[in-house]
Amino acid sequence: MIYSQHPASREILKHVCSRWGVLILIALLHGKHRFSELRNKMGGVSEKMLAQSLRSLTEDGFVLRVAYPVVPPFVEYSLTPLGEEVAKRVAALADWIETNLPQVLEARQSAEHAAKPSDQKSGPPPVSSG
Amino acid sequence: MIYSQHPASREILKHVCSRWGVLILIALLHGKHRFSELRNKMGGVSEKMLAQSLRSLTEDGFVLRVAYPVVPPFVEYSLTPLGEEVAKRVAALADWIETNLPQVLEARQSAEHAAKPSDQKSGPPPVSSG
DNA sequence: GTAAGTACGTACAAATAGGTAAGTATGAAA
DNA sequence: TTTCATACTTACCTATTTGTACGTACTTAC
Repeated sequence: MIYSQHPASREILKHVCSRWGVLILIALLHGKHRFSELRNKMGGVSEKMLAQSLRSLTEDGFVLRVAYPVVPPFVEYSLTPLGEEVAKRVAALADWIETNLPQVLEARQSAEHAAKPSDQKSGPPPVSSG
Repeated sequence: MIYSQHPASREILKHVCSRWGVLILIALLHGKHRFSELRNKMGGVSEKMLAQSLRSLTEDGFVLRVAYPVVPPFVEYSLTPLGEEVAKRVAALADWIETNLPQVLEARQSAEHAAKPSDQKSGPPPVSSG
């Protein structure tokens, strides 16, 4: 069907499939989180990347940002209805990968000593003459 | 639950969510393709990236590569059973994004003149004292 | 005055993804 | 001999992404 379609589609896919985008969506599937909670929960995010990913997802309408006028700052992030939909699909993909990780690892093992792209399979050629 | 788990999970997710990985998987959901067919179908892929993405997916056990010993070369790519599973989930995500593209675009419009991260919402603070 | 705590922004550097153009191997066709 | 076609590989370069480190605003605690 669609092999590229709207360039915006790729952009959105990038946001939700990005290194931290996936983690944010999955985390928010479990309920609202504040900035620091997300930062602590997801090991290894820099504040810069967390803020940036959060902003993309918010602009795409997937995440709702609510800031309270207190000090020190208190900001809550949650999924919008639209965001829940994508998050579920992203989570489904991520979960599948995790579940089937052993099979992929096994496939990689086999690939190590298997036929390389330069090798060729013996068998009948699909075309005899042009 | 899992916010990073195995580093290999992220790697696999990268492969299937990469710019060309998605397109390859979706294309192969419609049946086997040879290298040049994929290149022509997906506008804008460089041969380098196509080969590289194909190799990653093949190593992960998602794509089956069959090369016939003819000249000029004839190589067919198809999905393995494992590959069909991921492909379906990736396609589900991609399709959803495409379908809901108008809503995302609308959300972005609203975001343009909406509250910026520095703005704050008026309302009761969730905490009064530590 | 200084430090702490929170949610960011920003400048700079490093890493990675991606593109371009060319080369390789092979045998048939011209 | 040169050309063509296919499925790649390689070298080189650019663009995008991500990380590091520091700065900011504001108020309470010391």
